[in-house]
Amino acid sequence: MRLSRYFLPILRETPKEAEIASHRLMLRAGLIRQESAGIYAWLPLGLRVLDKVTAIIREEQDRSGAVELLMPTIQSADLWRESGRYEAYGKEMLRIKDRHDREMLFGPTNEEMITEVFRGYVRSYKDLPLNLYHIQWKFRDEIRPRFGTMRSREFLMKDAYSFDLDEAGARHAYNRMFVAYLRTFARMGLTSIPMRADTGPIGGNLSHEFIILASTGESEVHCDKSVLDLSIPTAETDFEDVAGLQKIVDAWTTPYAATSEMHDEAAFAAVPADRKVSARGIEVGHIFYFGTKYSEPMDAKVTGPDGQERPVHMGSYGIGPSRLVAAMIEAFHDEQGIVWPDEVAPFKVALMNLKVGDAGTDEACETLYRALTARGIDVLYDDRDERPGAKFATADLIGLPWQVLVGPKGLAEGKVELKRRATGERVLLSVEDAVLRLSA
RNA sequence: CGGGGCAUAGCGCAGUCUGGUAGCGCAUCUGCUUUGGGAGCAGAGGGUCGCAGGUUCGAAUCCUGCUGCCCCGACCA
Repeated sequence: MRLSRYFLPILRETPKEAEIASHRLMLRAGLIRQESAGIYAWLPLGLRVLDKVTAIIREEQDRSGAVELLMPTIQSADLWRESGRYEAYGKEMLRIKDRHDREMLFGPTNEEMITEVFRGYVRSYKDLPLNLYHIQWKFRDEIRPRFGTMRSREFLMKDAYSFDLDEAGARHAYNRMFVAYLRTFARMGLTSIPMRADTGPIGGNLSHEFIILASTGESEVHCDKSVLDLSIPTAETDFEDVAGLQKIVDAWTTPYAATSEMHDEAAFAAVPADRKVSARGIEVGHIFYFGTKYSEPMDAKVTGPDGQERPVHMGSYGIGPSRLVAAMIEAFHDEQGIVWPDEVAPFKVALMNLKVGDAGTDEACETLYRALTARGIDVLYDDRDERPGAKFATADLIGLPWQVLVGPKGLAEGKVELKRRATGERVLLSVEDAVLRLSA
């Protein structure tokens, strides 16, 4: 992509409403634009990051055995009356009426709807286990949205719903998601800690929040730091292996780790002092097992091997990609701007022509741009007629992992400069070697 | 929902107290010079001063009502 033809509205000054680093940088780097309180438009660069994040989430959901579908944002109030949540959910739910005065709502979550889909088709235990997920916009009319997309009213959510014949099956479904979540966040370069959590209005008795430690986090958390030394399950993990998955989950849930709502002072006191961590964290995922809470009132039943009909055991599993983008910036930024991990960077390379109009730099840049693009590498080519300083500042702000600096100074010796955004490390290479290095 | 604050050019702000017909920096456009860490000079464009009423010869400024946004708190898969 040529920057001169792209839409990258970066801001030189920080809008006054932005308090935390991620919000400030998302606005400055042209990732998002606020349209109302807690409601944001995703600009081209931000959308690319969001797409990278959801792509990783999809891969890991699919790997664990979940199946993607897509449900609507608008739901019928009647569906929510079946579960009893239409009255219970409160003002956080955006209630709307259509032209026929029918009561509708903008979905804050989809337990009711997925249960409705399930019961419409599934009759036998032979069709289980089943885990259906989608990635869809949600709306929760938060009392006070803040911190940009960290706590917005409209937000993107990956929500998965598992269906099993009994509790043992549901535990396995829960463990699948547990492991998938560990892998998902690790692939984004984040260290997530599963913590025993309150189940909130969704209900049930088994729940973990996946927390990223960050000083700007909204949750207060306590843990044994030995949890940080555990290794992430590999891509070869067998998700059908019930005992194997349970072993992984047991290992991760043995060290003390809890959010403030579930904090147990006595248990925490038993953790050796040098391993105690009390900090703030950002909740990026939350998994629940809630048994037959919805299947019972909504009549989602299957026939078991014994010929008996019984309500299915369910769980739900959420990740907030739009919040994750903000959380990643909290974790990966410096004075100059964002420092994207390779896996989620909107482009891999910032190609910078330091003297547009100079025959030598123009030609070298065109050669690099074509060669890298031909190799399937995402390149943002800064071909604007700007001074070098402005280009450096832009590149550092948007935080692409690699910068290729092409100027008369280097070309005099037949070299371009390759700079790693994260470390500031620079090497001089020929055009050909730069292409090879970036293709590796 | 309680408490506090803000609303003037794309962004950041001054002007409001003490009423006289709107200004600064950055950004944008044009020209010349410049070109390895957000350039310099010269010129130009851009505003229903959040909205609606009211007071006044005259309102960004005073009065009333409303709306939007931000911060603190409580709340929150």
